Amino acid sequence: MTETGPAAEAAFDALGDPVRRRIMELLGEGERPAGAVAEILGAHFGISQPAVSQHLKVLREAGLVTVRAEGTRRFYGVDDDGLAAVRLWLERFADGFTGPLDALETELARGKRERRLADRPARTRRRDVA
Amino acid sequence: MTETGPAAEAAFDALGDPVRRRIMELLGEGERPAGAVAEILGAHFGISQPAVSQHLKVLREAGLVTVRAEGTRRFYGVDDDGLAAVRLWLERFADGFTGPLDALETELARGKRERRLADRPARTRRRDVA
DNA sequence: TCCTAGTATAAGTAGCAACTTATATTAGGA
DNA sequence: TCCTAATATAAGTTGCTACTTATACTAGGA
Repeated sequence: MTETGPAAEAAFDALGDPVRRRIMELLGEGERPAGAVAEILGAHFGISQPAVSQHLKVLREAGLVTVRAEGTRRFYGVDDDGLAAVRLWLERFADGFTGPLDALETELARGKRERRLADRPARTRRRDVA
Repeated sequence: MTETGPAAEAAFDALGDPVRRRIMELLGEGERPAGAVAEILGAHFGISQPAVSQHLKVLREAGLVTVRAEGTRRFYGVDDDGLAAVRLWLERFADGFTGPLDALETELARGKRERRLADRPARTRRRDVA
């Protein structure tokens, strides 16, 4: 039912920016407070603290990072949910993959196939964008 | 000091656009001539043939699609190389990953800061920085 | 050869997103 | 309480990029 969906869209949109990818790489090494991220990224890309804060917001809303408050500090870390959405999207290109429904159905018992095909529209995928 | 990939950078940049993601999804179903892609994407997003052609160019240069000429037609298909670069980038977030990139970023976090701060113009576009 | 189909490139424009500086918020210490 | 540190938000600016229309290329058929 997760039609490889909105989560992957948001995640790819967010990861389309090199600064945000850098932030993800950094957080991949471990949790860090926003200030440390700003300092490192600022040094690397020459951007300000607000700029980094705005990037962190985008990553947050894309489900790619988590935040944990501690005093006035906010510790950011990688959120596996967003990354999982990306991996799921990539799976469609794996060998033998023919469509989102097929992938779902393969995981389910084969007997349930007809029933599912009967009570839902044939091509759910097409509704991505207007 | 090589990043996990310039290839991954280009691929993520390319996949940051929803139209190009849709093209990838379409090609994931099988090879198609540029005209068919343009027709389907045009119907879906309301964009012109040149627009789609430009998107295909970006995907090509990112190593995400392959082209095969046949007469005046050009058949596009998914290129696994670009996708592999994306998967490789994602692997760093797998449990217990420690790779070559970690070293680079650790160094960045430490000493290189002052030097970069010193010779960087105030209003630099972040894309000129490596 | 000329014409047409299929596709790519040229050139120009508009909108958005990634910045900027300035300020608001919030938690904790003196 | 006031001050400071840490971070987020506000408001404004600018350059990139995704579009547009027009045109150039290229292969094959009449």
